[in-house]
Amino acid sequence: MKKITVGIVDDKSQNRLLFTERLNFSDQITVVMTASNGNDFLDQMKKMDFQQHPAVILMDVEMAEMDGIAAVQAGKILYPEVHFLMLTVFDDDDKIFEAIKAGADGYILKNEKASLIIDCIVQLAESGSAPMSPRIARKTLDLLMSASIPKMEKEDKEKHDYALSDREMEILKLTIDGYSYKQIATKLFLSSNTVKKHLANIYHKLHVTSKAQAIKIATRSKLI
Amino acid sequence: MKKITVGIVDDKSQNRLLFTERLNFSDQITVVMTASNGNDFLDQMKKMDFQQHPAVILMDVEMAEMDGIAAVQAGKILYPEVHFLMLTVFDDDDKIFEAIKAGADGYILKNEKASLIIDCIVQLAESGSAPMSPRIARKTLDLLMSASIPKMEKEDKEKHDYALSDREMEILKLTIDGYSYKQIATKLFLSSNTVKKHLANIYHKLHVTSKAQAIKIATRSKLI
DNA sequence: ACAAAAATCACACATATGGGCCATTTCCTT
DNA sequence: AAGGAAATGGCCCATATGTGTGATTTTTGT
Repeated sequence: MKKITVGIVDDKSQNRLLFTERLNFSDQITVVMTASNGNDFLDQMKKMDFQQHPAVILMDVEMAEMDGIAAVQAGKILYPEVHFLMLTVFDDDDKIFEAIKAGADGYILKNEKASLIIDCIVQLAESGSAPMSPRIARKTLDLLMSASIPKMEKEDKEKHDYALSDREMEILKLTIDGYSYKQIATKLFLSSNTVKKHLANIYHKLHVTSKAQAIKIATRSKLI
Repeated sequence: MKKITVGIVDDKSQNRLLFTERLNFSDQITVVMTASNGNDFLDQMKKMDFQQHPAVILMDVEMAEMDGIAAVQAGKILYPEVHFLMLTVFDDDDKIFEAIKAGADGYILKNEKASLIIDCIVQLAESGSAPMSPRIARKTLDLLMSASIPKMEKEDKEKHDYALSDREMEILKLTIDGYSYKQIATKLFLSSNTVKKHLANIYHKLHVTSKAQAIKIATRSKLI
């Protein structure tokens, strides 16, 4: 029985290793390619012949250079037979739909259990059906029938560990409350350089590049 | 029958005139003083003798120089017999409680009907009871018993006309979505200077000085 | 006790942002 | 037709912000 060939596109080498390891753990899957961004991915695909092409690409959404959305957009046109599974830390509404529009076949959260991710890949490779994280599925439904649903909170906030430390959380909150570096520094008896540093770290973790974006992500995914 | 003496503190001369006019319309009230900020107000009070002091001060919350909260804090200590009625465009939770803590006697929204504002002043001067805009009263209750109440939407969005134009609204929304000047400019086929200009106008109207603050106000008061 | 993770801060550089001032052009409204 | 918002946008300037690099100090986990 043939293994499912998979490609991983992520700008963090650590993530590439992590996923490669986790996926190779399954005997149904073999990782045959990794790329560090959209350009790198397209380059590699070009240099391969069709038989080598991975059946499924795990594509990180947030990347520098060429992000996942753009990469899928190009990739789907060039290689329509390849399945693209978007990976993201967040369930950002906009991104989800941009990705779907761009031709992504599925959309799952990075911090989903490895077994679930493997299931999605297998399912995608075999039946071509669109796998989705439950939370994402829910969101798309909500948005489609945009009829407000009471809520869902409760069991939903299991904590998605975006790995923000307590200190980072504290500073993020103050930022959301509209305070500047200096104001936060004064409030917490820190150097504004430190606040700046924490914010920089937070941005990396949240895959954003400005206060406004961080606020959006933080509130939208209610990790505030 | 003696008229109720009133002082108006607001940094916009237009507002001072508007309120003076609206209040003098009532034969129970006479505006005896206006100040353009907290400092100005305290200065004028100092130069007056107790008999002249207005019975009620309408204090704008958002002001440059010395804001309404600080002014009340000082004013209440120096002149405990004077009633302070906070006026604000927004029902910002934080501000409400800061004001209450600072010693404000009441808290109403600027865009309340003139007759209601007059009622509040009279009530405050005669019974000393704390007048509040219905929306604000509701908010304080919500916060105090912080037991979630289903909602209230529906009839609540009469539109608080913060006088943001359609264009400003559009740009504010994009800003909240995390876009920079340039990105918004590109998206709307404008010069980034124009976007900047609109944002500047928005900031003035919302009494804020940064994106983060604007986002806070806009979302908190759900005019998004 | 040792290694890893978190928190602290400095410095440098490029860009974004916020403010003020001013000018032109629509587009309404009276 | 005149007056007044709204929208557009240019310019200057000071400050805030975002990014990178590097370093020291706590904390924490084992």
